[in-house]
Amino acid sequence: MATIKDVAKRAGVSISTASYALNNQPNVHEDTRARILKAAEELDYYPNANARNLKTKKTGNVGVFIYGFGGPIFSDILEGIRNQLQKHGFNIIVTSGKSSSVLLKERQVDAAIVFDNNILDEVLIQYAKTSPLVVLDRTLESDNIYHSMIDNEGLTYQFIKKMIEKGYKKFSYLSGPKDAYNNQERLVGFKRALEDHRFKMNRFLEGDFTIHGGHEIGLNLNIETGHEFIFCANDESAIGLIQGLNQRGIKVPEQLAVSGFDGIYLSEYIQPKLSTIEIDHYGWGKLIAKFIIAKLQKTSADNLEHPEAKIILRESC
Amino acid sequence: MATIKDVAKRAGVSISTASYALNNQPNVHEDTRARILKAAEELDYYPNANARNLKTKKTGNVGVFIYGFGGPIFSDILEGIRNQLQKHGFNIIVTSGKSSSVLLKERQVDAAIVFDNNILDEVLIQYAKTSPLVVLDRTLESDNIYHSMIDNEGLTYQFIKKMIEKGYKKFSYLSGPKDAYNNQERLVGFKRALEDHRFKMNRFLEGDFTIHGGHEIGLNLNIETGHEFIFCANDESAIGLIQGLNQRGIKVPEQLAVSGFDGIYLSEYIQPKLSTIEIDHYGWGKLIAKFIIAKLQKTSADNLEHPEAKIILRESC
DNA sequence: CTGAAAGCGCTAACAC
DNA sequence: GTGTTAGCGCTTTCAG
Repeated sequence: MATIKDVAKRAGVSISTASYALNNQPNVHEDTRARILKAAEELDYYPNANARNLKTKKTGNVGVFIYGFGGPIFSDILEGIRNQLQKHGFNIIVTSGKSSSVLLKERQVDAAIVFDNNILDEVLIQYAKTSPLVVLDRTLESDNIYHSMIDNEGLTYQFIKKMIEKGYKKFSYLSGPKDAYNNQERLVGFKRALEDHRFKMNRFLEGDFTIHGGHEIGLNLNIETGHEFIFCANDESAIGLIQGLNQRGIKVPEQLAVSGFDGIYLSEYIQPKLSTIEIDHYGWGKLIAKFIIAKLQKTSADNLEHPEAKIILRESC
Repeated sequence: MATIKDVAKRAGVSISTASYALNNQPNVHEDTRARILKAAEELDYYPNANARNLKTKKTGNVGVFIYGFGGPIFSDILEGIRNQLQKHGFNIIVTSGKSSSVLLKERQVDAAIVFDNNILDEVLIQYAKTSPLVVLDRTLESDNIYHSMIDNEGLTYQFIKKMIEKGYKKFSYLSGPKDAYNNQERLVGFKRALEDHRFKMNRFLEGDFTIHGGHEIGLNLNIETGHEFIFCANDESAIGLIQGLNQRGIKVPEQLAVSGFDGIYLSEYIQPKLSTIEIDHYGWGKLIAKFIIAKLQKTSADNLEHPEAKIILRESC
């Protein structure tokens, strides 16, 4: 690998001049610059990131730490983040599992976005001592730690309210994993809406946010009399539920009404089309990235807001 | 941020001794080691990755470069890779878009796995001059570049052969993007199987690998007489196609038979259940990671093989 | 406009 | 077992 030293030698200049030229600094004679650039080209020179980072204490990388690579919502958020970072010359680095804590501790990224329960609070707090951090999956009060979360509670409340107005009388909840932040908040909104309107929860179905989990339930659920509405804590479980119901010939929404949460791509392509609370995940990613870039560039950052969301009534309820 | 110097001072030893202790080297008195570790703990010391990497010329990171964060198959491959790398203490770094070329050029990863058409051959060749590289989406002959690809052609051939045996007479192809490697090879296998059995392609439908694309076609396709079978170049387009057909009340497979490719999770949850060629994506990821680890550790690496695959006949054909 | 030189934090000979 | 020191490749004062 050619180093800056090789380039300097080949161009017949000192290392520092080579560095200036390579970094587009002014104060280098155009002829000199041209010679240096040519030498670099010929040698296939590319700066060593470690040396640069060591010196400048910056990496140009922004890390996104997620609990798994699967799932339709991450992909949209990630694309939004990527798109925005790219515009401003930052690299996006996505990782998961043990690597996350390592990269965080080693500060291989200048800023971090976290959506992974498994990363310890202390790792985050430690990281935030020097670099900005946005968390999407927990509340963690500390300097330099910022939050951006879906208004799970409020949106669910609004949705349930609409369903009450629509005339449903029996309200059930198909949950996600108990420890999932999103699930917990959605449940709170659900309960509060019922209470405020003098209803009580009909039944609580334990799910896991997956199509598979919803499907199992759909296959085995006993259908009650009275028009029941099941609020699913996310789209995937709702989709699974509907598929299970379909297989048994149970009509949605006539015999049982269903809704989801997230507004994933697939929700439009099932039958009946899923009613849901659509989150603008791509826009959310951009929002977060914008905020981070502002922090990194020390321009005054706006406040981080909720991602945009809207209630989409289609066919399933 | 505390440096090794701070730790050494606090423990009352020299920098090198601190380094030895921190890196679990032998030849350090247990008492000394304990003192150093304690000092490190108290100072929240964590080694500076850039300094270490600069010196050792290693990063401990393996990069995966993909063309987009979406899609059900990447998530499985990535999980497989992550799982395997994690076992051996390597970090996984996933990125996409412009960042990919940057990380590659700056050698921020010790090895790379590439599934992104947009990355230029020359960038890869340059990278492979010093580090092992596995490509999943192109053939590129060069030292230190290894390939692992789905046996698209052979598997498609086998599948079509089965369908011929089953008695179908009209064979159509719903394609992916024209420039997608996977699509091209599958088409070759499809055509070859027909030729070998004296059939010709009934019609060629232009798709794009998405549910949406398939759905549009399903909504508008004119249904021909004679029992037609449509081989879709991937599951997502097959799923979209079926949903479109369902909406029009066209019976699959009775009026039109359909199959997919990939064996994604969703394929089991639609109606009718999708027949497909199932690729073990998770296992594929592990396979690739294993190979890379062997290369990195200079243990003799086995050859990289095709991922495992099997034909799954369910209900759609 | 260009060069000399210090030093980022760490590892690893090499001495003792 | 422990300390001294060179140096990885780069940026950035500071001189000239």
